[in-house]
Amino acid sequence: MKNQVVAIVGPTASGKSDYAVRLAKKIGGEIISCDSRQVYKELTIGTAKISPMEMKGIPHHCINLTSVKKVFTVMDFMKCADGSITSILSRGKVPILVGGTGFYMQSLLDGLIFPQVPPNLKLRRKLEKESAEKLYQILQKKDPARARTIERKNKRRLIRALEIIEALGKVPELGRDPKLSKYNVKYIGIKRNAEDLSKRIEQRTKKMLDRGLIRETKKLRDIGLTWKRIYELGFEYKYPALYLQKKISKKEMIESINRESIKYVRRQMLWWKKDKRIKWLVRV
RNA sequence: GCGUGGGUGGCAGAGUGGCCAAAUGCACUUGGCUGUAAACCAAGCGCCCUUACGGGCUACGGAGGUUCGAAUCCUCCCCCACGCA
Repeated sequence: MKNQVVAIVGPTASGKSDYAVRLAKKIGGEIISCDSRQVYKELTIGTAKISPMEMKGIPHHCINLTSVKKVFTVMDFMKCADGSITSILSRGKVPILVGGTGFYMQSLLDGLIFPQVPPNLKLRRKLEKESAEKLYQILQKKDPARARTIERKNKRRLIRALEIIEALGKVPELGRDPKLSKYNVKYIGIKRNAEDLSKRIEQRTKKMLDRGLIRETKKLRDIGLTWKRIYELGFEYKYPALYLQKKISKKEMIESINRESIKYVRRQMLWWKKDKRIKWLVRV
């Protein structure tokens, strides 16, 4: 089939990467990572980034694209992924998208239309100081339509909406462009039962620590990131960061990472739950 | 053994006569998300009935008591912490 691509989704620690490499070998594919953090060069251990060894010769795209000092967004991802797909197809190979960032995957494959307004850091900093209620009021006045659908207490969304308004006057209608979803996608979901998954998560956390997660976190601080920025890089960095500051014990750190992982799995599954296109494989 | 401070919902921790089924945080459950997405946000969270408004029952270490009314005051008891022996 023309423009055939495979998308492999599934929660963290389910064994997607592994599965993807095997599939790629079998069908002649190349892998595109759909992960919001593996794009950062400095994040390796905490993002469970696949190692060159584990790639087994299969090219992996959209990894190590930028530095944590910069902010990477969905748009950047879409650019990378779209370009990669095109080039993979042109070589007669099958693009295999793998990743846990459902939002990235959906944006790309369903062709979400984003208002063409890049982040405006100065404006964001200014709006950051206001309360959510205040921001909501402003939004309501400037763009009642968007105000109706937005999460009214979510400052991050409110700020983005106002940022768009600052540039365009109002938030354009949000939606999908069928022309942008130009691929024939086969969706495969990798699932595992709860006990199995939580066991794997614990092992994985342990492995991250053995490999030097704390050192990696420390390095982020050393190159000048604020603690706040480190926290936002995900709980695999947040809790080690708290540990480095002596705010929590090692034990608390480990427990927190495990707990947050499970919570994250829940959010991920929630994201895919309604998507009937996914064929779920339950692995043991 | 004397002294002082304490025992509150899964945990931490407010409350010190009515506005308390009990603040807040965490955990837990459910859900949301259009340029930071492993981020960010929301709702629920003693039990029972009710679509809802609402109502009923049981609860703040235990047992009694004072009061119209107690998690809050009094008495005794049981535990815990620190202090003095």
